[in-house]
Amino acid sequence: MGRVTIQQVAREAEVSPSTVSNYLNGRMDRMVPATRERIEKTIARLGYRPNRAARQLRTGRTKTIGLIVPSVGNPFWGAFAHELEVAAVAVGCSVLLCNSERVAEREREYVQELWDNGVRGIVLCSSLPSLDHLADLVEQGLQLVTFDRPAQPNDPESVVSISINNVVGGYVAANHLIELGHRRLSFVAGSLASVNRAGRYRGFVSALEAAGLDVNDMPAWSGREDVPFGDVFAADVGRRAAHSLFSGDAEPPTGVVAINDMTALGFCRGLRDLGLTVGKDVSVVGFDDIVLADLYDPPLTTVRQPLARMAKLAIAEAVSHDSGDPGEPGRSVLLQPQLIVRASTAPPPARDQVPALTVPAVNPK
Amino acid sequence: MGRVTIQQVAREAEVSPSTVSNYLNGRMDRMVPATRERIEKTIARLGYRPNRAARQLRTGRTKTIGLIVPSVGNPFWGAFAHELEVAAVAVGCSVLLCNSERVAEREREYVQELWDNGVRGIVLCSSLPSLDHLADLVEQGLQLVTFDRPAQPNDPESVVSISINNVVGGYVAANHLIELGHRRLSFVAGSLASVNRAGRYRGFVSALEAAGLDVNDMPAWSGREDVPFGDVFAADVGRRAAHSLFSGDAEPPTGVVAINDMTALGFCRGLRDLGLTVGKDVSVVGFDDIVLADLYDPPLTTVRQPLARMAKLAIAEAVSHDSGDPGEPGRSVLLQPQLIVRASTAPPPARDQVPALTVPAVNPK
DNA sequence: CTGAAAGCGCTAACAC
DNA sequence: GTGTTAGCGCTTTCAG
Repeated sequence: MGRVTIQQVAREAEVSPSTVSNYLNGRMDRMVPATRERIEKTIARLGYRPNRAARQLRTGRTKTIGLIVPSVGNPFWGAFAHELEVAAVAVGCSVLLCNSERVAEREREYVQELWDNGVRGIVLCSSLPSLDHLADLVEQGLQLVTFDRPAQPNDPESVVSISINNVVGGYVAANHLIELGHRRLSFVAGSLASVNRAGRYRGFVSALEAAGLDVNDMPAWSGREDVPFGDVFAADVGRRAAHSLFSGDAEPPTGVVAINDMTALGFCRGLRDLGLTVGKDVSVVGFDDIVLADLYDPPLTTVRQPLARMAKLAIAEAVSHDSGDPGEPGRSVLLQPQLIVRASTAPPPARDQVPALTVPAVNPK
Repeated sequence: MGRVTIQQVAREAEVSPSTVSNYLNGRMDRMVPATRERIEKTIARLGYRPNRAARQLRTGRTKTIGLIVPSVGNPFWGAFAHELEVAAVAVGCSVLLCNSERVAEREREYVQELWDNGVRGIVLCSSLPSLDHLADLVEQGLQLVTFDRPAQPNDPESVVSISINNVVGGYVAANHLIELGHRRLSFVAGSLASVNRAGRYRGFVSALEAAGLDVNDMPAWSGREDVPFGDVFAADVGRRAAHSLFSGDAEPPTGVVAINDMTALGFCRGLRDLGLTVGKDVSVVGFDDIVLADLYDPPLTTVRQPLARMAKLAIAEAVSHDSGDPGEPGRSVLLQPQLIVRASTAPPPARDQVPALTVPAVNPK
């Protein structure tokens, strides 16, 4: 029951604890091969494993990376958590996972707790506009990597951001619908109170503008702000939006861009509740390309995020100051999203057809 | 940058470190209110936070619970991880998450690592038939809670299991199809090399037997064993199974029970590839009731696991030996699954109709 | 090349 | 009620 300590190993191998320590830390040049071999054998025989707490207490360092996501219950975050863990293992780290539910207070609490646990690098999937509530920790040496939230002007110096260009994402989604001939488009999202969400919306608006359309003429969903800001509810948001947009007096949209795939899937479900057919009566574009997007009926057209690559980058940044590499601080890595066209989008129904229109191939500012 | 220590707090508050320690550990009866208040204020003023590593090194205890799932990329495990985290927070713990990919070696490695990290309780979602590879850790005091894997005869004494009755689950799924009039049923799964999967299959078989059907007469999918045993591939398994079952010479089933919802969804996708309609040409029952089951088109009939309740029970067991409560060891908590009927199941197509048959309302042994 | 010794920050006896 | 003290297991100078 009593665990093996470095002292016991030292005694059994007839060396001093410090030599064993040197062995453990790869300083092989400080001992003759014979000693090394003796230590190796003893460790194996006793089944010795170093005590993390003691090591951490002594060095202040850990091989653990913190990950804070809104909720792993959401398949997108689940997939990201998985990719991040794979990337972490590849560099010899483990991952401590927390669900913030997008509540600033919980987020702050978890960052603190991770910090107390000796975690030096945290990947934060928060998208809250401000990082003020974490500034003091960052000052104390916390390496913060924000995911899916481009760097903001007031962010602390050393914060690194990994995200896709959400503006481009919103743009290509809307533009795809416009190219198919849609002219009445809606953007469906719960709250827009996050940096990435706002970006997607801006891209949506620019695409409309580029096609000479005015976002104010578009059918809008008024219930947007009533909805709780949590990913568990994302599907529900979509479903309610569908009900609301297609049962009022106003003319409903023929094409819809949803803030993410879960919302898009909920929206499709809502359309079905009303007897409408996705990809025929209404076109729907999602965002993220979760596994289920391709499985759905109809398979969902969506904007893909290169998750595995993003996870690898995030880990590299999170451990960067361990490897002595200071890195230029304040970087914001912006990857390109990719439109994946599937069957949930098609030209609008005949009565809504408009003469083909050449959309200028501009990018959003 | 230098963090505040208990010594500094003691000095500033003009008490001894041990008094501060007593305060931190809730032993308020050992100091006069005035002292207590002084300590309280000093801690707040200095922003002191106890160092976890030091505390752990001293006490050997942690407030961290380990969770090992096959893959959080799978929505079912994502949802469970989320529920478990909620339950852990409720008792003041945090969760360290690992993805085993159902590889025994990785599982063993992670359990070791968690143990090294001072984690005393681990919730293991493994379903590997044997726990031998962990026996020594358990002997050393590791509190192991297996989830979705009923206790097996050779398990170490103190292991507690939380799971649904998978045999009943498989039974009600198959029985539902039989009651609808189906007589050609298939069971679709990747590998069956896990306790819970085998249980579901046994339930499926008993339901057939209870209805006077022979499982050997049923259309079977031969590719079963070729498929990698990982949840990422679950949907793919389903899709391939559909292609295989419905394009061979043998007469295909009219009703299918899938090992889980992801596989069921993949199966539905495969049917669609072949131009078949789920809930009309073929009935499909899933397992788990992930969020997407209800969102799908058609909404999926499935067997629900009471996740939140299971998570709470798992946490209670994982921390049980902390609270001094030894608990009776070797327990196996078996909850009842619940059949959720939706639109993916219906009576078989006319040409496959059989005269109504009264199914005896027996339970599987 | 190897060993002795001094803590990292905290807790828990045991004195006072 | 409060303070003194001795480590928890490890790393890391600094001597030999």
